[in-house]
Amino acid sequence: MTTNPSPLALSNQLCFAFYSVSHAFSRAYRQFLDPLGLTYPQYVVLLVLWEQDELTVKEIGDRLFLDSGTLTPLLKRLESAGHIRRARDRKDERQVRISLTETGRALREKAEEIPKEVGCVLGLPMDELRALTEQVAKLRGRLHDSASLSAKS
Amino acid sequence: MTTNPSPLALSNQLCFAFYSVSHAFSRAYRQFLDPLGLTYPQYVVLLVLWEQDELTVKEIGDRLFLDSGTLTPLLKRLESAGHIRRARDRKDERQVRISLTETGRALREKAEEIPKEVGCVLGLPMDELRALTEQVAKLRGRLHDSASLSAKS
DNA sequence: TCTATATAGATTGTACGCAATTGAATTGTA
DNA sequence: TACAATTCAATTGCGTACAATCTATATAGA
Repeated sequence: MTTNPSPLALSNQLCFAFYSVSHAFSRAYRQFLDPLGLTYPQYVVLLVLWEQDELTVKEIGDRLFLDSGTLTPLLKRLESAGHIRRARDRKDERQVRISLTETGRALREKAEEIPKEVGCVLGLPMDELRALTEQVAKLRGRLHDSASLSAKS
Repeated sequence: MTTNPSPLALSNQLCFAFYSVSHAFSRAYRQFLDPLGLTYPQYVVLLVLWEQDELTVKEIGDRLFLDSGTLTPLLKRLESAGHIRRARDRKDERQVRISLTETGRALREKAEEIPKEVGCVLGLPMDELRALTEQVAKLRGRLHDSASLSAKS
């Protein structure tokens, strides 16, 4: 599609570029995550928990833009793999608080090498990487804003 | 994650940015695709067929970086919705050739407005959009190359 | 020609994503 | 205090993604 000469609208091109690069990234991470028995979404959840433990499902969802329909089964898999624990919050029984197990915390060291390995493939200088990340995050923000606007009507 | 002050590796940041923006795009398109009864991947397949009809499943997969495991059921849904036909190629019975129906071709007009509507939300000048698209496509290329390298070993 | 290999697509099984709904717990308000 | 509205997580149902496997067909070499 990207090499197609016909006048396809640019936003289509950009959307497809993100759609396909995100799958390509997921495949690139897979070769490193498979040995750890993790999928990319599971890895991202662990990244969040390694930064801050004892988050609720909602708090994880807010950081990752995912809802309980996605997270509940994913977290159950991380739990049965022994990486996390799920427990109702005593103060507010509606919430489920997620905590890392020893195993889950230990996994961090093995996972630490992954972004470096993937980074090599990209072949972009640090500052370009940073600029690109910011630009993409800004776009995501605009899309979210417009979505919440149209949801209000 | 993007606002986290800790030294998370940049490639993780970039990967997550793509992961989340691609979902955000998919949601943005959904509000326009829902009335047409299409999902985003189905829409992309139709985009390809509107450019060039009578492609095989493999040719569609090459353009979209998808395999038959994804495409076969998706194409069956497009077929039962009346947008396409699937038929074995006479010359090579292994191949299945996909052709648009009248309905499928007619859908193009309705779909033509979508990228414009989404484009408004992005708020980026044309040339920046184009540059960003190219940069992302280049990254995807590198990821694919490294994937095929590591698959050879 | 006969057979080994390669290729195209379908199938199976697992894991997301997400809309819509449900049920339980909490909060706001009269 | 009652009770309606809200919030949180779980569940259900559908549609991707994709690895692994299978079947049918085509092609290349001996």
